[in-house]
Amino acid sequence: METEQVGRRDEDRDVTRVDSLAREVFAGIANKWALLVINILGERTLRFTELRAEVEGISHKMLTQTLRGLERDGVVRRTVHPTVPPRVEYRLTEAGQALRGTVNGMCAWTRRYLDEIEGARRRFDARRADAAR
Amino acid sequence: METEQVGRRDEDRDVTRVDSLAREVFAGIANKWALLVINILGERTLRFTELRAEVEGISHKMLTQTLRGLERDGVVRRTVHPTVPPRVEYRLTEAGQALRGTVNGMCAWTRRYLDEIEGARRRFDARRADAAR
DNA sequence: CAGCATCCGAAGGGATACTG
DNA sequence: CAGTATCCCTTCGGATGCTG
Repeated sequence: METEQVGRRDEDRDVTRVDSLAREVFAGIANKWALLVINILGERTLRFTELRAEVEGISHKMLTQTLRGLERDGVVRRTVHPTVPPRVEYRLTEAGQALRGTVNGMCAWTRRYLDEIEGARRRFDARRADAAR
Repeated sequence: METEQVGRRDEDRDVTRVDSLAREVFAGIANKWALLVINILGERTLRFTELRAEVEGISHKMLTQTLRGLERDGVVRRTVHPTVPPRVEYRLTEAGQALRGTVNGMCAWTRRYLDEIEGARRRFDARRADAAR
């Protein structure tokens, strides 16, 4: 999929529309924790605790919440093994797999432009600082 | 770039790491408003008011805030024309352009799987409903 | 181990009013 | 027109404690 010459295509309007299901779904995955979980899962199958250890900084509560949302939208599949202690495993569905490339793109972008961004921030903050003088 | 057999590559660790600049930058763009603004801007140049009209549902305050963040990170370039009334234009920088493909991917994904997701939600909610019975 | 419930402080986000 | 500041309510998100 190449960069188009037109600024935006009409199909994008759906996602842009307020109050539509598309917008709601978009908002559901367009957040830090959801994207990180998708990225970490990749094509592996992980248990709750393993996942929590890999997504650094996420709290127990937020991981639960994020996983429920992704499960509800069919991005993540939850498998319960009725043992003692319980073993619950998470993996991406086909739809979830289809998101991996996009998420990876964002990670790659961050790495690629990190230095540039750091410079931009310094310049921005400097300008603000002496504007406030 | 094909799907790798390994679950995750080591370079991704940077973005995953807590408290690092990479993680902060990632969080900055991995949110609804920032992504929608980037998507709407595309390769066009828009004024504040035009942008506000196109990003449906965004408030004056949130647009300002989002644009400041993107400007600070060098994703968006802000140009002020010292006229009366003032004319301020926004467009994506080269770094911002590099994000378009990714954002578009997320929009495309949403459209592509929307029906499937709707079904998944119904099934999920139904299961929950009679579990609560 | 996994998950739900609760409490509570912090941040998000809308409405309004005021400057250049 | 663009931007800042203020007020105020809502949601986010962490910490803790309790169940199967």
